[in-house]
Amino acid sequence: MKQTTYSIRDLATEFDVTPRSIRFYEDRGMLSPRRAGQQRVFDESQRVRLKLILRGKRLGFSLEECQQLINLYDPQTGNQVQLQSLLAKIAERRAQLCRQREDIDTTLRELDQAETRCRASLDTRQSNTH
Amino acid sequence: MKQTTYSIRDLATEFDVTPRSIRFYEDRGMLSPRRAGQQRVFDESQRVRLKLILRGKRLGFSLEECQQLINLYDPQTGNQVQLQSLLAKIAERRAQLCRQREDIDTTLRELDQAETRCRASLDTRQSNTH
DNA sequence: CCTTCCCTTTACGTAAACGTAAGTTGGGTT
DNA sequence: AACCCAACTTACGTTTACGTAAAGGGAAGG
Repeated sequence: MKQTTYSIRDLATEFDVTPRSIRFYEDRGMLSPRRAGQQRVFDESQRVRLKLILRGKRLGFSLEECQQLINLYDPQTGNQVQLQSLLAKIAERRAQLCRQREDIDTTLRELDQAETRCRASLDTRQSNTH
Repeated sequence: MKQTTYSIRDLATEFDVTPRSIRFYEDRGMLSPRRAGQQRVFDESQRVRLKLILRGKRLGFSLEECQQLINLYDPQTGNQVQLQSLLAKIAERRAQLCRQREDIDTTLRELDQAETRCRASLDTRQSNTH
């Protein structure tokens, strides 16, 4: 079994973030790498967590919300009430994400129109200056 | 022609933001409502601008980026170079938005899986406790 | 052994996006 | 006229998400 591990620099480079950010996420309890002496050692699961954090960030979630999103993925064996509220949170997130998709689609359409106008303007200039 | 106008409270209520935020956007030059004495008076175009700002925010853009996005929509009659760079910016935004869409789709799929596991856990409990 | 790196911790600094309090103004009501 | 309410300005406070400087540890190379 090959135990792939990563240094803080490895992950920082791979995901294009600063080591400072990664340490900050650890401070917040969002990551918990092993240690080799003082040095942080990240395994694959920690790498995935970081990946999820950054994906959440790209979607405009705060770190707090990213945390919640990630928590949805490992079903901490809670009681029924917790599972029910978990389902509710999932539904909520889903609604939020669907809304974002619509926002994106709307924006993409508007960008299309903007590009069309832009190209039209370029064409006009070309035929005028010639 | 009916000239619909809005007070700051109207817009704040409609979009569920505070008047403070709206004033802040004006301070940043993102909105420029008319004035009736001291009072701000927003017309439809200003309302749309606010809408665009908030949509940008939902997508995780900074106000700076929201500004840029909105600027893409009114083609300031610039020269060819400006239009070219505008097209480049549009392409860039489009790429970013497409990436976000993929992020969302991925996250939605993972939420599906989380929900499935969650329901399975609930089912197990039900048949066990009975 | 000395220098060079990269890692580490600690701690103060900062930009963005408002929140909030304090005091003012102006229009409508009783 | 007195009062209320909402909007206004000014200005300082706050939270989030890091940036950055300072000071030190350890291993690798010359």
